[in-house]
Amino acid sequence: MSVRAEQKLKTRRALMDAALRQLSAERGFGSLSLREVAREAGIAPTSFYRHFAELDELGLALVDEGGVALRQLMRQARKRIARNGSAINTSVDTFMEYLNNNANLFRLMLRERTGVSKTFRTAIQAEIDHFVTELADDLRRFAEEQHKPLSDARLVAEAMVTLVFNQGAEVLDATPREKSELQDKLKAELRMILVGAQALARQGERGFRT
Amino acid sequence: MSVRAEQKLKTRRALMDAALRQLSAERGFGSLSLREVAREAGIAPTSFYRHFAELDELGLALVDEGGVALRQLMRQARKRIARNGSAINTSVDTFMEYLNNNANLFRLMLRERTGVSKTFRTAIQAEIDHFVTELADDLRRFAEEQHKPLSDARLVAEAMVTLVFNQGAEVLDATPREKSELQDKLKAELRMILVGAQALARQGERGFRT
DNA sequence: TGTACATCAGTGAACGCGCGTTCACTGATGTAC
DNA sequence: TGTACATCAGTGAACGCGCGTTCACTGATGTAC
Repeated sequence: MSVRAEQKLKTRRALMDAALRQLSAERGFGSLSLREVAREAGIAPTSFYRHFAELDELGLALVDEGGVALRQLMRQARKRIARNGSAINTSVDTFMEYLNNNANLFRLMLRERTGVSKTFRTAIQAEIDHFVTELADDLRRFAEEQHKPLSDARLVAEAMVTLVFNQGAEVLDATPREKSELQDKLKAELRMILVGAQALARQGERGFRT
Repeated sequence: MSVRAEQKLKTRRALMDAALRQLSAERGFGSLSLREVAREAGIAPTSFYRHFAELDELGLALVDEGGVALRQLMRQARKRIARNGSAINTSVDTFMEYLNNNANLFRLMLRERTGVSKTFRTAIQAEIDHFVTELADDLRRFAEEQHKPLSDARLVAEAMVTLVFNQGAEVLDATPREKSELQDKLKAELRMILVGAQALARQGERGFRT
């Protein structure tokens, strides 16, 4: 790659990192300004336009990175579950690890998921849907392996992801002590859903409810 | 009350209604401006300060109203459950009814719950905590009445409220068709949690898990 | 009831500020020959 | 390899805009006597 192209990529990265650095509990993406991000990245405001047509475009590039992180997280969790078993514990632990290592990236995803910009909501929803689909597949596979059938794996996956993401948002700004409490709470909640879905599947079999 | 005081209350109401009117899927509270709200309410920007020290103060007044709506909702749901039974169905239906009748008020609560302002998050969290506590009480009472013990009613209540509020956020901008799908999905998810918590309580009794 | 004064919700002009965006530019890097 | 030209990432000045907030004011309503 040419020197010029390399330098351009570097500046682009600097812009994205500058934006991430400014995201925190108190600052959402919506409150960032183009001038501020450029300043933080060490370039003139006008240079921003050499890289993105507007601030939202930078935001969507970050959402893409968030999607990549989610997929990595899932691969990592699967690998560990294959080794350790204990699907719920391992998954939650892995999730928390990712959360802490990519705090501001997840903050963006978790917050803008219900945020103000349609573009963002749609982009993030797409990443999450993909995640839910994969989780549902895994749940079906586990159910089969363990001979514990599950009623409506997709629904179970959606409920689980909703809980995980909501607790995730809380974990981001919690003290270590609170973090481990939230982690235990989350595991207990996921277990309830799983056990409930198994119980409903058994009832369904016996014809109590359809 | 004096004429002057009455007029003042009216203007205050006009300001709050003006703010509510501007909230929508595309506009969060954070993107409102004092001047805009005053304009919409039909007063000069400077007059705003006769009623609130800053825009956030108006927002918190709206959150208070949201809290009142939540408590009304809960009373209404209890009354209907006493008449109809079917706690989950009735509760979800009642929630949806409130959601549709107070769309922008709930939008504020649902969005700012995870939003950018600490003050808002705290205020809304307090309302939701109160809601969770009441729900947990109800769950314990039902469990007793029906002789179906429940493991950790508070946790169950939290998980339920998380799911209800998240789906609620989606319902706000859904078509009628999507609304009724979301409603069914939500009921199924709540049932999973309830059944799961009952199953876990039985396992606990028998000493399989503690 | 009438009068003189106090209160205070609402006003319009004015301020300084940071914003997004445009524009013509510069000078290092890249390319064609 | 050397030369002449093209590309293009980054720049600084300038713009108009809506914002929040201040200030001294007005005039209707309230109050004391």
